[in-house]
Amino acid sequence: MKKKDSQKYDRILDATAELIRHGSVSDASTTKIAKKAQISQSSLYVYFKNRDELLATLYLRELQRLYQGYTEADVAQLTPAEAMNVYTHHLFDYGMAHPDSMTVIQKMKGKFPGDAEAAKQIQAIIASNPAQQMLFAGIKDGTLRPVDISLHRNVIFSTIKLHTENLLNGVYTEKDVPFEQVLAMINGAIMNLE
Amino acid sequence: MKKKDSQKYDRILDATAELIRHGSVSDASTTKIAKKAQISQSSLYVYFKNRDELLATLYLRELQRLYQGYTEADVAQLTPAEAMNVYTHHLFDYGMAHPDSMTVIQKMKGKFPGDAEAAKQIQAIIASNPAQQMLFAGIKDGTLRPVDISLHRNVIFSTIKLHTENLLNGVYTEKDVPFEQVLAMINGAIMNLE
Amino acid sequence: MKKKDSQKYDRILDATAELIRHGSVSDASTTKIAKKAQISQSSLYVYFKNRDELLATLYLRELQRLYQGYTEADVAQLTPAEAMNVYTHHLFDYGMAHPDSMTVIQKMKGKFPGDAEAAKQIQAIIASNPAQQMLFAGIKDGTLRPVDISLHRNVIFSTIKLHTENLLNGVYTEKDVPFEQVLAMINGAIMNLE
Amino acid sequence: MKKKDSQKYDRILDATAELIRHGSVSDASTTKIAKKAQISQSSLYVYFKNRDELLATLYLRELQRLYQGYTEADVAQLTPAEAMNVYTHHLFDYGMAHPDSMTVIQKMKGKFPGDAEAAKQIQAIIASNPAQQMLFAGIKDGTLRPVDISLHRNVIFSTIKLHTENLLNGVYTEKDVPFEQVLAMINGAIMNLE
DNA sequence: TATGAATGAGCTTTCATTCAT
DNA sequence: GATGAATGAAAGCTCATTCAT
Repeated sequence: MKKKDSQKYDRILDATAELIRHGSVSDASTTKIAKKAQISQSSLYVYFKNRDELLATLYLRELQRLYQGYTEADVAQLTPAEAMNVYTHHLFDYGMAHPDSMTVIQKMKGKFPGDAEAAKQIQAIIASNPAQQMLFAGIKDGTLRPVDISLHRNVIFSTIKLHTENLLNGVYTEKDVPFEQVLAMINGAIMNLE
Repeated sequence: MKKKDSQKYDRILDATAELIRHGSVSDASTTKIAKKAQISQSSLYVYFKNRDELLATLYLRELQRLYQGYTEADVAQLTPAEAMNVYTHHLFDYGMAHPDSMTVIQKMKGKFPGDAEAAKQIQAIIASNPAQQMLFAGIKDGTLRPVDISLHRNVIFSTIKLHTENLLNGVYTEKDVPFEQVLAMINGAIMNLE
Repeated sequence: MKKKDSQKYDRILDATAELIRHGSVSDASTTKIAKKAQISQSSLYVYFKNRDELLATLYLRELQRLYQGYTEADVAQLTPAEAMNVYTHHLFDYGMAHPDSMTVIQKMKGKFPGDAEAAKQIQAIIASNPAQQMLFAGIKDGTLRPVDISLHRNVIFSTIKLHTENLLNGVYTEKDVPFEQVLAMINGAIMNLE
Repeated sequence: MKKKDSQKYDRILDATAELIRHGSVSDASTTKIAKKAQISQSSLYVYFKNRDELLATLYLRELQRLYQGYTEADVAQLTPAEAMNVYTHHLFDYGMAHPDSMTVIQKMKGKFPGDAEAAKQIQAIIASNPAQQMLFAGIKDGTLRPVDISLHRNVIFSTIKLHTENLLNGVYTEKDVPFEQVLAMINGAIMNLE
């Protein structure tokens, strides 16, 4: 179950991500994954215990990748408000570069309710994200609106996700809807202007 | 296709909605729907041409229900900004009363790309929603931020959806996060304060 | 089960024949027959006990139609050899005029092995065909080859059937393959030139 | 699709052939085939992409078997007329030895109109049959009747098919209807005696 | 490590038929 | 006479998973 051939391991996850992006999670059947990864169906079970584990692994990988470029170092000296701006910017760059990843994260949100092990790991990763701490801090010091952080997170993520998707699908161009406008929209939502 | 026993017809749609709510769209298999509706599987095809038509019908029903309580009469005299507030309020009330419905709408958004007939009807219903016109009007008169309306719609819908869900799941109470705060958040996002 | 509304009765049989012609016998499902006959599926059972009876009835109807234009009167004065020529000619004319009918007869030959009642009626109809007697007579008087009459019948029917089909499908024209050539072919097969 | 267990592969095709023989092509359902081949239904799809491919494979196998014993070497030195006699004889021997095969070929003739790949292979096999060339040659040199070769082929195949069937079913014995008589019948049909 | 073979369970859909109205 | 409603059975097919090699 380990990554002897980590190239193949990644190919499986990549294939799965692509299938999810162009369909739904249930479109990522072991049959299709194997075909796309150019591997036999039964070989999937060399790398993953079962399909659920594969999906959970993918979700964790994408979450980690998303947060990878945004470490505590980046925001150590910033106010919560400034930090959130940096985070939003990072999310935008990431979304433009890895649309698959954001789609996968959005489509898999809320799966794995039965998988305690996965749920624990997911919590850990999210908690390790400095943006999470910044949200708490911002609410405490009154710079962010006093609502549950899930609402903050949702506005930021879903707005950036939709915006990047629109840009990549040619719904509009960056000239039509500049990032600054979107950032202002998000800030309007989360900032507490008293 | 028939309407004699409209009670059974509705039972099928209700069963489908419930299955989607507690899982994904693909969890609503004809087998499970029939079982939950206490009907034989083949009887589904007395009421619907096929599974896709059933799903499209459900989606249209929920969309219509959502918009039903929010007609042009309600907003005829209001400014776009006021109208959006009324709309947000309506969405909140509806979400609290019919959590299944909002979940279904969210999970089915973007399905039916191949079904031209369904797509047309969906477009018609969405277009008939006065909120749609208000968004365009608000952007034009400068009271709403000059971004694509899909971004406005997303902020409103996804925020209210998450908020009602949180309330109903006991994540927090209305005292912890009063509606006014959420409304302020949404307004902060969509309003153009110059 | 009787023919009160004989117009509808015929429409059912016609629809069935058409379906069989453009497919196989099993393509004539009650569902499709009913749709094509513009009748409800359950109404089929007003006219026929079940699908098998419907099919048997159709087969009998087509057999009867085929033999209808060829009565004893036509051949009373002829030698067996002359009578067979008249019969072949009749078959050709019938095939050109009613391609559905011949196709149905060919495709349904050999069905109804379990249906004793149908088998008896089929036998009776075939036996009543003067061509049948002519074949026996011709073999007895030595003008036809001394082989089982099923072989004679097969050569005549299958050749004419294929020829008419070829003509109607534009595989070739009557100028390319004149009827006289085909008649000569059949006669070459069945006639005993000593 | 695999050939490891070619015994099972053949068993599937044999089961299919038997079902077709005792019924129609549509009686060869995957359910029945699997049961007769003593295999699970889903296992069929290990060996064949789908039912159509299975049927096409069977048809090709039977065609090839039929022509296998009749190669160019057999007829290289013969006149078209002699060659056709050899072919007819071969067909008779084959029909007596493999009645299933001839039945399958007859019942499947004209299927696969939609399957371009299958159609191409079928054409290739038929074209490779020396009898085909002999028919063309015989018509050209005037020894065979100047009609479309489909008519020649039909007389030969359908007559031999029916004759072998009759013999095997005990309708008559070879003493009653000697092969020479049947051969004479076929020759009378196809030969051009000026 | 890798996979071909195999399968039970499930999928969507169509079938022939019955029955109450 | 006519049909809408209903259904068990069967159709073709894909699924996730196991196992021997």
